[in-house]
Amino acid sequence: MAKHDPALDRLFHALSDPTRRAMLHRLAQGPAAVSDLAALSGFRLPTVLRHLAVLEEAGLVATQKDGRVRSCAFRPEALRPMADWLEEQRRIWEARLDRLDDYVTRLMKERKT
Amino acid sequence: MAKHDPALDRLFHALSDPTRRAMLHRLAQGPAAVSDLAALSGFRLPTVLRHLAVLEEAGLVATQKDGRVRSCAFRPEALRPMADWLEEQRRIWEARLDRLDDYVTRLMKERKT
DNA sequence: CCCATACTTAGCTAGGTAGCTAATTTTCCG
DNA sequence: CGGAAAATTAGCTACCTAGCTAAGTATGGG
Repeated sequence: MAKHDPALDRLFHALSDPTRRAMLHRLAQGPAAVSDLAALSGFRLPTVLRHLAVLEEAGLVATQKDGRVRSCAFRPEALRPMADWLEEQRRIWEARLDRLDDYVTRLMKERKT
Repeated sequence: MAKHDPALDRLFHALSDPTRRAMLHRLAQGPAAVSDLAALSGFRLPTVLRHLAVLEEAGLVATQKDGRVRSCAFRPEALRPMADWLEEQRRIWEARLDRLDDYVTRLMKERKT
């Protein structure tokens, strides 16, 4: 049917959860530790860690350990494939509108003859 | 933590599956019947019907029955909330960059004194 | 050294999802 | 009418996911 793009799968999947979107929302304002995210979300650490892993697999977040604490940072460039996909849909849709337009134009010309 | 937006959940979830994205890709070029989508995807009708239901719940597709056949059409305006979300992330991120810029500027001024 | 902090890992439960086959329903056509 | 075509529904299996608790590891401060 079409070329499977696993990166896009992971990206959309990561964003389909409100907790993960809220975490991203927070991280877009600056880095935070895992427990900061846990406190904000009201979930336990293991749960938050799982969500973080999903965000990391999608490339949306990068983390690193400084001593005991793991610092998490937003990676905005990871959203690019989504913006590109959106743009492609728009392109296809508009091409279709153009064809429709041509079709209607042709119909009207024929009607005139 | 944050206001849960179920519409956005459904939208991203619907798009997280390659089969559903391929179906959308097809529908963006014009309406199609359920069996057309099945033929294209290589999946059985019940499976395709399930994917269609997910797309409909997300508002991405509208369907209607003409006699025996159900016609499916793409609804591009359903992508708007996603574009808005993307834009909001960008806004937050850039505000953060501005604050960083201010901070660095302040640091440099202090160094001069 | 000791202990509190900050994760991390293991493992559980409840509930969801994607694919299928088989059986039913609805509509078109000869 | 009678059968083929196009959906639809019911119900199955095999994962997968989100939340949790409990126990383990590693690091910083006194």
